[in-house]
Amino acid sequence: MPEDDVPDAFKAPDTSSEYAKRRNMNVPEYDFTAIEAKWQQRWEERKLLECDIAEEKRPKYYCLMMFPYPSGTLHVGHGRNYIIGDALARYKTMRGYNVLAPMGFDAFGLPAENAAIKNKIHPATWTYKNIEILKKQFRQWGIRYSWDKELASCRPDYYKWTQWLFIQFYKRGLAYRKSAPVNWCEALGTVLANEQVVEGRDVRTGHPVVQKDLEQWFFKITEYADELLDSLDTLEGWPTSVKTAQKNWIGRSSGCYIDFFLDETCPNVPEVERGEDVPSFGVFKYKGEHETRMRVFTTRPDTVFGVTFVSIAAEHPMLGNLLSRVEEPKREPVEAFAKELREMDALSREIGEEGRKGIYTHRNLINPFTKEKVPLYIADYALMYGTGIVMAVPAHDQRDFEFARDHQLPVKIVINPAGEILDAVKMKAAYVGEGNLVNSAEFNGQSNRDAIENITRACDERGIGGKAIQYRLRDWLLSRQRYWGCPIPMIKCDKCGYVPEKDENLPVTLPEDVVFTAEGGNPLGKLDSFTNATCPQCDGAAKRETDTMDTFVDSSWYFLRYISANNADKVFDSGHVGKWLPVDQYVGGAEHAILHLLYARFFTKAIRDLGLIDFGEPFTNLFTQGMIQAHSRWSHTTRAYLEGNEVEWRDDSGLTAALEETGKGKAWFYPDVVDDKGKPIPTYYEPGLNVEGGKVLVEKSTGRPVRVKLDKMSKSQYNVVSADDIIKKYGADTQRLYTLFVGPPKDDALWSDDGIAGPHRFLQAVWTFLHTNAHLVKSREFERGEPTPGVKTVWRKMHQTIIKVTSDLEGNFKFNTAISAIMELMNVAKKANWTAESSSADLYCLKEILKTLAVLLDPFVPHFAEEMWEIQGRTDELAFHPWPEADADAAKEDEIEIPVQIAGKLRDKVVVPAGSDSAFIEQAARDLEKIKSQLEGKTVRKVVVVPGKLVNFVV
RNA sequence: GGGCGUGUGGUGGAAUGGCAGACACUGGGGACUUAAAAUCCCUUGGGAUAAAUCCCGUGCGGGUUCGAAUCCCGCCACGCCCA
Repeated sequence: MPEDDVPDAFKAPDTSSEYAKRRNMNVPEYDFTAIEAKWQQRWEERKLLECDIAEEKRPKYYCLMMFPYPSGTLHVGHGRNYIIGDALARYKTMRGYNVLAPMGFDAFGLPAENAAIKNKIHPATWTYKNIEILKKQFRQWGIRYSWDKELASCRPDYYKWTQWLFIQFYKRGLAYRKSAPVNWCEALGTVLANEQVVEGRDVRTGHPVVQKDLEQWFFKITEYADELLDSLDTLEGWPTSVKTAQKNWIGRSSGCYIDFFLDETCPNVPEVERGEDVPSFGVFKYKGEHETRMRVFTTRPDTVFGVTFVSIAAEHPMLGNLLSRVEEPKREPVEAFAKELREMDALSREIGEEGRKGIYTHRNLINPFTKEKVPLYIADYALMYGTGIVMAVPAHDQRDFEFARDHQLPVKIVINPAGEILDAVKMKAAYVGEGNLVNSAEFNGQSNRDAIENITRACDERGIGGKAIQYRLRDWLLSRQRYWGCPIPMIKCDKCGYVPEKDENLPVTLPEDVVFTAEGGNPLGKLDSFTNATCPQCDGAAKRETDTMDTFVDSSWYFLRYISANNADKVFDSGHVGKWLPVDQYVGGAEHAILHLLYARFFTKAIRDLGLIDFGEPFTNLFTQGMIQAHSRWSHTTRAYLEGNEVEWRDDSGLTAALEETGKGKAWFYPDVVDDKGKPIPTYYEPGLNVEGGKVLVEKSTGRPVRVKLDKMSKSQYNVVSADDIIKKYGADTQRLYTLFVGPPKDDALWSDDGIAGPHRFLQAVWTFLHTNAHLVKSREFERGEPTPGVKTVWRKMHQTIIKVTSDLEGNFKFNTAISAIMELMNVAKKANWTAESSSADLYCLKEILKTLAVLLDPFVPHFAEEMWEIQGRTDELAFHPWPEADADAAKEDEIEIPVQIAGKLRDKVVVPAGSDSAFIEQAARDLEKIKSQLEGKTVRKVVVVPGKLVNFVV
């Protein structure tokens, strides 16, 4: 029906022109640029944001955000961490806490050094410049920090204490040197920690990494392995995902050592006394003994009678010794194979997609229980965990089973499941379940659980091993052959060995007159003025350590230093730290779930054991926010990310016709777009990503459709949205609001340039509401009374909103729903009408509503809220204004609508007074015409009434 | 292979045992405007119907319950971490 034919009475009331009129009534433009600049300046002048740590009046709240690496300009994705933290800090201040929210810079690291090589800028210059850029950005976002406590890990007044802590750790044996196979990256000219190497490459740059033996500095984090694991259970305020990740990383497994004997002795085997620690690689002989022992670690000692071979890791340090007794030409292929395995990455080695690889070493071992001789193999899946030697039981371990199958080795069953007898010939997979022992001499008939205990004890009694606990966690390799890091404060003297620098000579400062070259290597080593030193012990000539520390060391204790950031005499003031720590809330990225958080926990425990603090866990509550993502464009042709100007939306022009059907949907194929194995790579047809409204996103240079996918916002993927651009267009408050509104903060979220319009319109609506109404109540007082029905609706909604917002903020960071609630309040409020003739009671409500809006909005959009405050003529400090308390009675609805179901299906709704009892509600529901007619002729078996929730007639 | 997480309209999401889709984006219609932008109003899960209404619908299959997006079991897909 054409619009004109609808009778007037049926048309929705048109209020739009009235709104337009009201808008024209003295509503100035929302000039966010001016407003934000004004408040940023005022906050600074009033030093509102500095925290007095000595204050005793209010309870303390330490709100910590992970400090950033200053690498350049920030994009909207970076903002999330800081905006979440700032909203929390402002909220807690209004709740009456003395909030400490400090900020600093994790300022040592490779990018500065790379920039120095590339652009001939000193790393310090580059870093300090970037710090200024970041500080300006924080200011623009309206994020307040207690800048009087600022720190940067690259400043001598900070790293002096990093060095001091290193020396204390050294004195307690927690820092030591050892030669170890390390991850050497030739391109970077440095070693890397295990956790910085993924699939044989540097995590950050992708440069290849090889194994190499070098003497390096380590922290003995393994000494705290048990405590780091066990005290995870006390961290109730941490996400379980992070705790599980740390648990797996530490990887404690309880099992048994069993010594196998080499059939012929092995040259240069370490000799140990009984009771002494045996070498960690498990090859040794006891003093006076002739036989060489090879110690395996197993979690399944119950299967020891089923061992049909033993495997050894290709990188096992004793492999060469073992093979030296093997004669050519047998030896050469074994060594070649081991070399090949060592160069493979761990991933493909262990998965064994193309069958289990291995080779017989021509050496054999004697099983101490069966006295049988079993062959020793180098196997792909044997890695340097445990002792690097594994007893293989094909019948009861899947990887051993696969290896045995591929190398025609016997399968010997030693455990049968209850009521069943396994047949080694017919087995298709290893049996790894529970059962009873067979073929196991005196242990026959025992359940395998008992056998684990009993065989472990037998090993101990017979002096061939015993109970053992293994960890996956290794000691923390902290040496880096780099300039831009904290110098390790040690001096090597020919007479005295390694000696710590004297306290009064700290910090060992980084010299500034260094030359950076593209060759890599550590420039410190080439500088005699740095390396030449005096031995602190004997005053003789000595050499200074030129390695610097892993930057994770700097970030392992910064949260302690904030408390005493300007203290030149001490690492920190134990009294103040005792009062302010542990951190009440730590906010940061989930990517730090393991390394940073594990190291910081280790440092805290080690510093506690130095007697400086009395707590062992630094962060009571941890919140890990998700990443901000954006669409990136990928070309399968050039195998590279594309910039925005390299692609365009094109009309179909035959592209759709070229689509081919695949198992996973339609896709485009091109003859030259193939992977390493020559397999064609599809570019999928994905509406909403690379197809939109009949257009296809193509690469300009080839005209081929591109792949569009969701990625972490990052410069290298050309999908960043500049924070400056957004601030210019919408203002920082809108950016803050959108960042908090876009979704649950713990989840990843998609940045959308369209989506930001919503929060901006909301602020416009509040602005209009404020300007059309504030003059009615400014500088006037009103009597509280019974408001008119229209105003009462808003009044009630306001109290409901306070309840909702408060519980969302007290709960798990539910900023998105808290903001939705305030939007709902606005949607209700702008439908009500106030004039100069309104009753005192109505104007009282209006005044409270305007005030409450400003207070509720302050954590999210602080500049905007301050401006609202000022326009209302309020002069007290909004930042410290108490958070509103809801009036539970005012929030109550008079009448509520209750759904009425028949057999669980919604049939009608009934309106009853709030607080009605079950009987009343049931009767009201029965009285509904619709329900009456539908219940007719049916037997009501049961009626479920949940007061205030629903009625369900079961028929 | 293991661990953790996720799966709801065209989109981001809401509802954690009780009315699925709050709030917002996009789309559609309209007001204001010489016009555009901005602003404001209405509408917007799918299907059937002239309409009141009715049916379907939270990745898939089962289960528990008066009642399941939500709890349990099994599967599938995706993401992250570990191997």
